[in-house]
Amino acid sequence: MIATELLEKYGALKKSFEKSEIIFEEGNLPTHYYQIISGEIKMSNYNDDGREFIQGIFYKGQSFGEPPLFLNQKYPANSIAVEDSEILLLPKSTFLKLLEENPAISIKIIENLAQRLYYKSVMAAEISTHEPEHRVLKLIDHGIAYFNFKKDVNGYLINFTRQQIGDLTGLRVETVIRAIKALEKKGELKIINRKVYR
Amino acid sequence: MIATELLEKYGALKKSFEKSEIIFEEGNLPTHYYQIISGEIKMSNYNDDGREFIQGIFYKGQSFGEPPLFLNQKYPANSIAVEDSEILLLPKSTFLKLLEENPAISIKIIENLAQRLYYKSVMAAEISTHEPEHRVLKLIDHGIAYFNFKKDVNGYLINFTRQQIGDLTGLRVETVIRAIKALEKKGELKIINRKVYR
DNA sequence: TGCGTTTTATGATTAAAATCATAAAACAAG
DNA sequence: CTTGTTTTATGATTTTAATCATAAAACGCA
Repeated sequence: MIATELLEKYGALKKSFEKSEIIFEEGNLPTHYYQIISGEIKMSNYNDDGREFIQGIFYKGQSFGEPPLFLNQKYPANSIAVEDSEILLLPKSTFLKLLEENPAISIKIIENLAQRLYYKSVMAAEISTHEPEHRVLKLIDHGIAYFNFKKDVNGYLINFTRQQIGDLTGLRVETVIRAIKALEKKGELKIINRKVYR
Repeated sequence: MIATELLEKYGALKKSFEKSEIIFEEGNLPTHYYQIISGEIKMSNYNDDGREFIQGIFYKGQSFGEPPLFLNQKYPANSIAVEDSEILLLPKSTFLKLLEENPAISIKIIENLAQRLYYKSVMAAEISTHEPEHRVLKLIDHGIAYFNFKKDVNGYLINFTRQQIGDLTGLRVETVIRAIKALEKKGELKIINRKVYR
């Protein structure tokens, strides 16, 4: 995350996106650096039958879509507002100038990319070699550490729908629902009026 | 890739690893920056039944294992020499000093991490939502662009074993063998005495 | 050059998750 | 409040890739 003031000093502009509005699409070339002021953004792919795979979900203060910006490659996924959101946009050329002139920011970017690579490594291994219950639990535990799950008396509230968990783990809703039930029976998590706690 | 001279200026040491020798293990804390002088390294995970998932394969000039180094996190995977290899090792603290004192290197690191994140994004979507043939072909096409596949009269020689393709795509050998046969029948690739060309 | 290991190969069977069908509960919007 | 949509839920069935079994070809190396 880059300080808002610094981004604005370089001319970043705030833009509002309504729920379900597309921010950029797979196959397009990147033009801006994006940093969320408020709201929630998801990046995802759709296969030929319309089945979705969610690459990641991003919240306030987080940036997204940088890799293709650094590589001059097309976006490998779509990005869409999950709820009404405000985003700071900085054109590519100015963003690169900002980086050059502020070396400390580079370290921030590196740490951020490293974090995302770490998540992808863990989840890739999960999706490839583990059963549904294991995958779901791993995603939940990662979420507790890195998504903004809130803790209350029942534990951490996992504020993802079963469908989202499925799209993040490569499983179908029904499989996720069954896995969560099984995990509850094993005492790994709690279901309190349909909400999942851990 | 960081220039060898620069790494050596900061005290990097060359170390040899024999085929099958472990470089670092999952769960350990990172201590060094690693850059390959010669040979081939793979990073992979093993699940409880010993099933492998290959995170990536790295060759001459490439670095590996940086993300946990920047995050002070444990390695999420093992790294092992696929063949006899020589690697330059630079201790973490010196490496961070090198970065601070050479801002241009940060950009290189960013581009490298961005590239790897890009690969992981593409493969994650593949593994989650596509059939075996599609996955195998995607991996092969990525390999042509980013691994060191050589082109000859028959096309690009895909110098991965069926097992490796399976471990990179989350498929079993038999499934890979059948997928490759089917892809040959469809004319997507060639099999010339057991070797795959595209 | 012989022998153990790895790689490719193929057919039969099984298991696991996807798919299909259906519905109740909860939520959101007018 | 009512109504349409989303989310959670469950049971039955199907499909697909994994598993199991077996073997030939190729390779590595002593």
